[in-house]
Amino acid sequence: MLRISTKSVDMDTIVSLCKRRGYVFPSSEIYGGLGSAWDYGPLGVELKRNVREAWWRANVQERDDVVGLDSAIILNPQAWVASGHVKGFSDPLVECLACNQRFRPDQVLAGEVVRFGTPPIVYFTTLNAVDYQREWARAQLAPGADSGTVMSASPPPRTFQQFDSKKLPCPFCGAIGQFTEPRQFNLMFKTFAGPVEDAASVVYLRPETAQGIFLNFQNVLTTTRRKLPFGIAQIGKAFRNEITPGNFIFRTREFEQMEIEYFVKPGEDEKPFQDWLQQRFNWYLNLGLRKENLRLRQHGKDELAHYAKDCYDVEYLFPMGWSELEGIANRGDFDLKQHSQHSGKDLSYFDEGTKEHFIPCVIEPSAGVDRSALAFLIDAYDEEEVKGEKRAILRLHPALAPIKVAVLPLSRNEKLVPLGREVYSTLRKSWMVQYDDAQSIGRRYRRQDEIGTPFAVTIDFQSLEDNMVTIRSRDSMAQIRVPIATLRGTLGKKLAGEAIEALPEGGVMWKTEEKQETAKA
RNA sequence: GCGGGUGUAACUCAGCGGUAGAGUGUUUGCUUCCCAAGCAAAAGGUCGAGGGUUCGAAUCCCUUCACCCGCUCCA
Repeated sequence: MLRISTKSVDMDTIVSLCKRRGYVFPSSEIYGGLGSAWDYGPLGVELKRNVREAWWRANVQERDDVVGLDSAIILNPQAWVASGHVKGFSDPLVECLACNQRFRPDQVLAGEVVRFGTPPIVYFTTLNAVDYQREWARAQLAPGADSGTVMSASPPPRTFQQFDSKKLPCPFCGAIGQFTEPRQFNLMFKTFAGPVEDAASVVYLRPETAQGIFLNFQNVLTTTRRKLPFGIAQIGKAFRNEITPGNFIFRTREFEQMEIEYFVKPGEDEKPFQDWLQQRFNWYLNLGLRKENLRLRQHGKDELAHYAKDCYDVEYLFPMGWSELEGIANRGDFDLKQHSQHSGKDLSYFDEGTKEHFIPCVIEPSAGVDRSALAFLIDAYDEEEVKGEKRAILRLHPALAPIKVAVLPLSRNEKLVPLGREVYSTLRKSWMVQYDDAQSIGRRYRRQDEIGTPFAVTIDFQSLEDNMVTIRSRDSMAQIRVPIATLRGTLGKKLAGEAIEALPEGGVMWKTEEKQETAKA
């Protein structure tokens, strides 16, 4: 794809364009808005639909080892107890009153923090559970040995100390005794199922779509007769009471996820994990994100959840810096094990070959629809100089562009309109197409450039005589002239990536400059 | 939640005690009109909201809401 300039764009430019052209509106705007909520307009809804479809196509339709699912947003609350979200998806935070910085107590203390009750009393220990286990195991080995097998039961319980806000120094400004008491932030939206608002009817809006997949593991297994390895894919809304939402649609409290849980036999996780990393990274590249704006970053040990074996983020260079589009985690057998324990149901897999039962391990590529859409918009945005005027273009991949083709009669002349309408109604059967006959042709090209429409079909007076129309490329502004009979097929090829210069039977190059000079002479 | 900043037309902004403005965009008409064209016209604002001071408030004061930047978290 042709790239004339590669200058970066700031978020305000994108927000403004989105509002002005109907991609994204501030939610509840006539009531003064609602923090961090955004509505997708006529173009935005198409873009998101295209992102979802591209994802579904690559991860479900074109694979024979992944099937889809659409689980409920509201699950049995026990699901969130088992997943750890009820306890763990909340963070006690302390704030330094001297410098107004906020910390998690474990960052102040460099250890693991456990909290109880509301308000929470925070306890900490200098070692987290995994390190503790490891340290303990090492202590059991013969003196001087680096490795070996420890034949013993579990280590003794760790000792915890209570967090004391009055004695600890602030890691940022060093002030002592300036911390607030730990405050609980529960990131799950809580509501009530049924008309009575009591404790027994509390339910949560899902903070991720993944758990709905784990809950249906056995259902999918038995109904589809799948064998490991296989995956379940799901797209849907999720809700998190983020402490700090922001950066436009990057972090919102209501957002949409595209998640896969890929189940593998324990010990056979490494290759599929590496495969998923590559495939997910390439998915973004194939849809047009520039390579220099995309990277794969491995999580440090301190970033990993205690059960996770490995995790990479696909990151994009947003205006506010490198930020996560997707997390791909090698999660071990934690999830199914948790649900098996809490539900009392057997979630193991029976391997016909080896005649053994085991809990499958899970690889989880988890992407954000809204974030992807934002990255595609930002990466596609371009400005160039055309005859001293600024041309703003969204160089969106044709698969993502909300409108594929614009039909533009040269003017609103009564002779041109019927043919324009006819072409429009024919093409609409294949794609999202826009018809526009208002104002000058140049202005309409620019309008389509700005919303990312890859091709414009122009009907002129000559079309009435020779039954040919021009196709104009958004990226190069080059034009060809083709018989109307071949229009649909030709556009199909162009949208699939064929060069604009490739001509169908009876087609010709259309030379704007010569024509203009002729007209002037 | 805390600190700092900003709210005026669809967008970008000016005005900062005395009749609400500009550019862009949008709409309509005319022109056989191919790259933000020309000419003519029009629509569009309870100046974020509420209260106060004042003869008079977009402008000064208070409150509130939203947004932006930072801190934490994450798709």
